[in-house]
Amino acid sequence: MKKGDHLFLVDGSAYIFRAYHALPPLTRKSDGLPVGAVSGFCNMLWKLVEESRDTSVGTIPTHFAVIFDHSSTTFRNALYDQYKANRTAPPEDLVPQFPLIREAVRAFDLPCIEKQGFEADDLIATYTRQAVAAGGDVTIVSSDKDLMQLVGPGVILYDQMKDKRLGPEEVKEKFGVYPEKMIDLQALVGDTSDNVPGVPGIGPKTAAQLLDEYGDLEALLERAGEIKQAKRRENLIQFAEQARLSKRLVTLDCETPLDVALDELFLNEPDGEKLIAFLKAMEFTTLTRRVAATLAVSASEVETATIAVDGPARGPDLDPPAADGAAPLTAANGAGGAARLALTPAMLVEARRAEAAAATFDHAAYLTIRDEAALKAFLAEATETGILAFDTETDTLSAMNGRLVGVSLAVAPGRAAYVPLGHVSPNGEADLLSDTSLEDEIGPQIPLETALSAMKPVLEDEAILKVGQNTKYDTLVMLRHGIAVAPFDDTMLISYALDASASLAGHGMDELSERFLGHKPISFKDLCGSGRNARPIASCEIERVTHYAAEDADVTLRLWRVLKPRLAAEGLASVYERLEKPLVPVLARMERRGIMVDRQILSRLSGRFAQKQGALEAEIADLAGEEFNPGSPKQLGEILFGKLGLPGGKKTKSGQWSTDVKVLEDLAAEGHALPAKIVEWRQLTKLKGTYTDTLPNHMDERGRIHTSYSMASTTTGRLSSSEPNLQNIPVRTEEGRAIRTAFVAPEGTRLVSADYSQIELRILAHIADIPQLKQAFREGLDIHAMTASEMFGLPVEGMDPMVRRRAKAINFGIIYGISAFGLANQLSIPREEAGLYIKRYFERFPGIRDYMDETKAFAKKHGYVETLFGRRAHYPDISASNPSMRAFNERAAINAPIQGTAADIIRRAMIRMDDALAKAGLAARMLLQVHDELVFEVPEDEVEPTLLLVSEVMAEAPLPRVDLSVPLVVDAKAAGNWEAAH
DNA sequence: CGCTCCTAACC
DNA sequence: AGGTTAGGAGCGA
Repeated sequence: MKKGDHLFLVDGSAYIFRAYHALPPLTRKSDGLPVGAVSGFCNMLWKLVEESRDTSVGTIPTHFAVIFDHSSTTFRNALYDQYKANRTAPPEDLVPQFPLIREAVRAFDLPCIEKQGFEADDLIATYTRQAVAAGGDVTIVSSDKDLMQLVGPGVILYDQMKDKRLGPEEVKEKFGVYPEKMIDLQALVGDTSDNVPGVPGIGPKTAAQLLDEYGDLEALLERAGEIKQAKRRENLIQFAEQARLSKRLVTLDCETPLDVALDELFLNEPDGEKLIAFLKAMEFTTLTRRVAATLAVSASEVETATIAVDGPARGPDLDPPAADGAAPLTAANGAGGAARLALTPAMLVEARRAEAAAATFDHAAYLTIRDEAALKAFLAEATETGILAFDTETDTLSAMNGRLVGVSLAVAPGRAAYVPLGHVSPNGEADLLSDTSLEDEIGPQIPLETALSAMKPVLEDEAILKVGQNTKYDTLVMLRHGIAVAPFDDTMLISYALDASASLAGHGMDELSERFLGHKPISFKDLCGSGRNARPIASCEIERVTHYAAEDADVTLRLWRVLKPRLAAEGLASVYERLEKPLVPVLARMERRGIMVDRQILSRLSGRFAQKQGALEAEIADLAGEEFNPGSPKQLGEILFGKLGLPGGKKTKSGQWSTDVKVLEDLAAEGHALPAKIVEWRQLTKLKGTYTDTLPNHMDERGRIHTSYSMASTTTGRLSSSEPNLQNIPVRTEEGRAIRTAFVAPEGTRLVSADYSQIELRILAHIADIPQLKQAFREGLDIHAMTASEMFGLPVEGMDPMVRRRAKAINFGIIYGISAFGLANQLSIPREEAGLYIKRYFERFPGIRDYMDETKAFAKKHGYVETLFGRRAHYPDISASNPSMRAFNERAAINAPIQGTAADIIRRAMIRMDDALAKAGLAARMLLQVHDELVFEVPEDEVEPTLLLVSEVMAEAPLPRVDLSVPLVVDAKAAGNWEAAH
């Protein structure tokens, strides 16, 4: 080893576990030997070898070794008997793969290094030190933080999976300290997976900050008494020895005696024949092909190696299939007969409930459809039954980007099928296979276009009802493939219309199935894993996907049979038919369009925010007299109320100091400088972190952002928006509003924003029938000023803004089901004073109190409340014996009809909008909904008529079902960006 | 990595 | 104080 040489050290043990978890667990050789981890390991190693042969990258290794852990007991156990004591044994099917993996390394002609009593990390440390001493460079292939302490001049860590190289700066960025201090940081933080204790209550952030301040661990422990935060100081004193022990545990030994000298790690040109012989023996066909191509060896001429394995290899688990003789349920058995006897909606509901209770599921009966003829035959059954449950499987969870992997169909209970369309090799290398070999591997699939043309006439057939669960998702996917699914029913929305409050547990299919069918379907997690072990559905075994996906269609169809009749029986058919179902295609179109965002504006704002943030951090540290993380409420609370001893400390539920805006602003109002700076810092951090930094990640190639609306996640009928949430884009502060300027109209168009003015107060005035409020709205007065005038007997002319502000807070409080506690908190006044305001309000507007009492009584009697359009919100806990729980439910029940009626009104407007625009010959496109606001993209030359039409549709949305006794006023404006249009 | 807590953005 | 979604800190497996 000499200057200019480059040593690659592969952390083999970590590699094994990554390979094992990255791949499907069931990969086996034809003789039943589990080889998933071997396969993953070889793929990763080959990729690394290939990369390191690529001269364009510039780090060509001259030396190379793969290092493994050898035994579980090391010198560290002598220091601390609990070291790695909580490690669990490796998975059963991984154990026989260890010797094979060592064999693989030898097949690659690479040194395979391990040593009794030492961890791989220590060997890596020793080779690294020697290589650096000899003037060479080192790349450690690992992402283990335990190895970061080795990073330094000439030494980097390479995370192959993420293709990231970590030098000192990257370590600093990741952990807040340079590599030299990593050991001290680890000693403080500890490591639960290795059972290194560290110091309680100290996480990476705090540790980095302490080390920054005190220099190193020893200095910190010696001066621990100076630390201001009591708990932290005590912990550092009490656990000082534990920290020192932890340090010894995490410090790598770079003096390990080596059996193989550094110079012996010299890298040879791989022996193609040896490697291919091994790969063929393991039946890694794809990798064999790739290696053969790269090394210019003819794979067919190489003989398969005989692999001697020094360990027991488990045979395949071939349990005989269960033969319980359960017949698949069909529409004919039981259900049909019962339905024919149902003379009333209630009887039908009961019959279907009984049918569901008796349902059994037979996964083996589900079909996998792999050719066009079978697909057409199955679809023909739908023509007979008139109903088709369908569900799409895609490779990401977003309907906008997901690629179609398969479609499942059901035509009657138990009669379901899965149509694979975009499956790939379970080994994840399908892109390198030709179509024919993919077919050899996973079986035939109908070409996507063929399947789509076969399904299109059925999915669009007016005589066949398509049933889905969250159909917005599936219709959006199909819309992207040129199919407009109609007519349809949606079991999620039926469930939501029946009882929206279940949205807490969710209207997801799995929950509905358990609730209404008493059946727990195969979960997506069961099929594809989760977290680190998650893999795309497209590379799951097709037979298993059939069980999962066909079951989904089957469950959906059965749920529909149970739930649909309940709509009529419970008087909720019109809510579902008029407020839920028609909104589905409207939202699908809005999501698909997306809104244009100017990346440059966001990036400029990010820069500006970062600058201000930096300056504020300096001031904050200065005012606090120490460095701390202003983003940690825990640390902040200790500084404000502990160290500085400021008054007005409130505690949160869990006993921590509360530091929310309210608290900080109250402190700032008393002239304290630090809280004011924190408020400012928090605001900037929020704007930057949640908006200007993040929104660009959601932009598509055309510069548009597509949110996803949820129709079933609120208890009141409102929509919600996520990924990203475009219903909480800042508007309150000037800096926040700047973010809205990034939402723009493309060339030749304008954005129109139209919002309802005071819609909830208007609804309250109508429902509670308050003469003064209704009169004020009819006359177009300032409603809050009028309220203040009414309450305090003051003229509206020349009113003190503070008085109006109070009245406004009360008006909002009323909508929220007011409490003296809440109003006092909102206005920062004593609770007694707030109570007096409320009393006065009720004296002047007695109808409000009546409305509240009647609503509570109704909710207690029925368990739910209703909007003006018949939507129900359920409050089963409204009679709870716990007073605060009861009061909470009462307030929610008072609010729900108001908020829910507003939600219904804008839904009606949205449902009518596209038709109204089309009829008027206007090209405007609805893009966003923000509860009481709609945003459109409008051709420049159609702005005027569009403003008029949009306002009219919105204002008349309650008609003809409800004729409000107050006018609905809509403010609409056009501009080049959302900020200016709002 | 997943969960809870706290905070903050919106209507 | 009614209805949401999202991000960071801290903790524990």
